[in-house]
Amino acid sequence: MPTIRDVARRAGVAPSTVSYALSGKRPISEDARARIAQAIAELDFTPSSLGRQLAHSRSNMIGLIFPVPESELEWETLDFVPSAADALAKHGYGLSVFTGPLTPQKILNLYRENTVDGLIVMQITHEDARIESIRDAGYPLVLVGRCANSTGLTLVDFAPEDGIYLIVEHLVKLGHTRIGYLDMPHIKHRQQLGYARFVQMGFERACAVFGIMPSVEIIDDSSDAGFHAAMRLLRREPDLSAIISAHGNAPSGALRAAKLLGRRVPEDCSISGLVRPLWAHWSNPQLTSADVPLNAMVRSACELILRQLDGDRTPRQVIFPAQLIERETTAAYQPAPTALATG
Amino acid sequence: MPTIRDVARRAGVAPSTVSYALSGKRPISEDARARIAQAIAELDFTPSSLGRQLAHSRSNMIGLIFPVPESELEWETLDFVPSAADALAKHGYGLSVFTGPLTPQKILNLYRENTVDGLIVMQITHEDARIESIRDAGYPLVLVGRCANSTGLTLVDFAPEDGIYLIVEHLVKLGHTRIGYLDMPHIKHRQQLGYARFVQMGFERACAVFGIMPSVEIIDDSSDAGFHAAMRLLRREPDLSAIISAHGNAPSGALRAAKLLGRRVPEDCSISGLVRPLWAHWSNPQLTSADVPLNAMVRSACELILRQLDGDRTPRQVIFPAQLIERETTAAYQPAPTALATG
DNA sequence: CATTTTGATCGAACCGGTTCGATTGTCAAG
DNA sequence: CTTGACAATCGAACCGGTTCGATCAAAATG
Repeated sequence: MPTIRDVARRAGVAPSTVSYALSGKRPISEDARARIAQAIAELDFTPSSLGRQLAHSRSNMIGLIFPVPESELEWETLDFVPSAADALAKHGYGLSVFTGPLTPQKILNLYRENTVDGLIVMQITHEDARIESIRDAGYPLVLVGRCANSTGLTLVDFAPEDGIYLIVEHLVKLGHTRIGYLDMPHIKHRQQLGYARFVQMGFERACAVFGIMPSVEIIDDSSDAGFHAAMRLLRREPDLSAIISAHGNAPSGALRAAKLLGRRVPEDCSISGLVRPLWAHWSNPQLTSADVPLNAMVRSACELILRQLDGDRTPRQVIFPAQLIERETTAAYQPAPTALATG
Repeated sequence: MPTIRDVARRAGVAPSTVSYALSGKRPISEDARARIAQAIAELDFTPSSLGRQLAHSRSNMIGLIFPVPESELEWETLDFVPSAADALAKHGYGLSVFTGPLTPQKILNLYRENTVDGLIVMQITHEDARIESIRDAGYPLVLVGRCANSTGLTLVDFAPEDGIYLIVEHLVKLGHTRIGYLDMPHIKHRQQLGYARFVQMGFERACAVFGIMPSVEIIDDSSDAGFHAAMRLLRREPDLSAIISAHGNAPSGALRAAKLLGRRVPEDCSISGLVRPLWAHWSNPQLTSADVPLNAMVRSACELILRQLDGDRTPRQVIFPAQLIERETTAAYQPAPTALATG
């Protein structure tokens, strides 16, 4: 592989001249420029990014950190990965993905070893040790999600508390009063996932405002997430007219449970939740949902990290508003005209 | 940030001694080792990966190339990304993702600039210009998919031709003879996607063997993929008793179409296709499908690229067998007892 | 006791670009 | 004719590890 010195020799100039010709940071005569161009062409020279990176102490890489899920069926829809790669590539940055859990020390080392210039961290927990150490060190960082003390941090999030509120409001307006709630698995609460906390808040507020006494059932950690919980719930309380959840996969499970127990959706039972648009769309019937705009959030995170790398360290916090999309799984409450089969 | 020279000075040794102490490639006295360890601790030194990379002319990065889809709703389930990252991280490699389309020249430059040590390329077309140039240059490469001339190439694939065959066979055994087929969008054929070709072959063979005269409808390139095609098909030929497709999202669309037209699935209409397990599982009802084991394939690709980087350049080709998983969307054919509503 | 081996360490070159300061040549202003 | 300004270029140092060959002392060998 030819180096910049080979090019210089062939063009009869100094290596630095070649470098300046390529970067344009100093004026180069037309003559020299031509000879260098020819030498580059003849040698088929491509500057090594490693050399440049070392000289600049920059890797031109952004890291994206998200943890591996507990079970295979819990995988998120990861369309935000190519989305981010695309957004960053347009600005000359590459995207490295890291699956967790990474210790704070390991994350710090990613910066210190120049493995990455900046990080986008997902799945933020309420008290996130990872974040504290990076913030203190002052490295470029964007959070996707919120944590307890976000002073001075740049982050992107959406408002799950509003999302769940909108869902409850929507159902109440449709006349539903007996609403079942599939709560997050214990593990999510134990992990203090920011998301879980905000949902909890929003749900409690909605229940208070609309005077709802929800029937709660906890989703277990198994792969079939919401299905079993929905089964338990509908068996226990056959007069529920709606089931909701903030757990991404739970509404699909609820759909199957309802069907198995002979409830038509949405005629006999409305179902909704906080779900990614893709899931909601491909679900059958399509889910009325508060969409989680993860894709847009990550794109926004990319812009924010690039801004930081351009030197603008002003902390920015972007919160996407919650939005309810009515699709096919919710309908006005109607009292059961006759006893229903309950499986 | 302290360098290895800082550590050396503080420990009173030469930089090379520190390097050897860290790598263990030469014996170091207990005394020196202790002083170096202390200096490292005191300075909080972390060796820069950039320096090491330059010295080795290796980036310890594997690139994963997959193209951006045409529409937002065509995104694949990308669970293989963290899966690959995880597999590579265990061996000290990072994962960089690139979304296409990258020109052959750009891909070659990824190697030449030492941006990556090896590449895993997905979405292989039949005549893939990208592959030819990399093969000729002899860089570490693993394909996920097959192309026209795979001599000397290392690749991972599964057998979609067997998958579609198994589906047809399954339906024929259930008594179905009037089978509808949602063919790939023109664009897939035009792109000569290897996958599309193999499916075509397998489907034609199955039809020949079982004497099936399929009713074909082409999926358009819109976001709702199979839905509209299935609608057209079922309206045109109301006596179809089964619909299949090799397009990942089409069976979901067919499910919705069937429902909209008043067909019960699977009682009135069986539906199946080549689908990723995740989709099949979360579909409602769950899809009987020939599973596309993309996750396992990519993991296998990771192992193969690591093997190449360890120096074993023997070409290897791993083909995962097709496997039919019976779930809830296929059932024995039963003649319509009465005229059905056809929407 | 002379000689070879072995262990531990150093110094310098190297990987491949980048960048600062200095040098040379040219032209215009004084 | 001198001085200053500016364009073009060079050389060397640098980024931060790695590695080869050489060195030197201590231990093993004859």
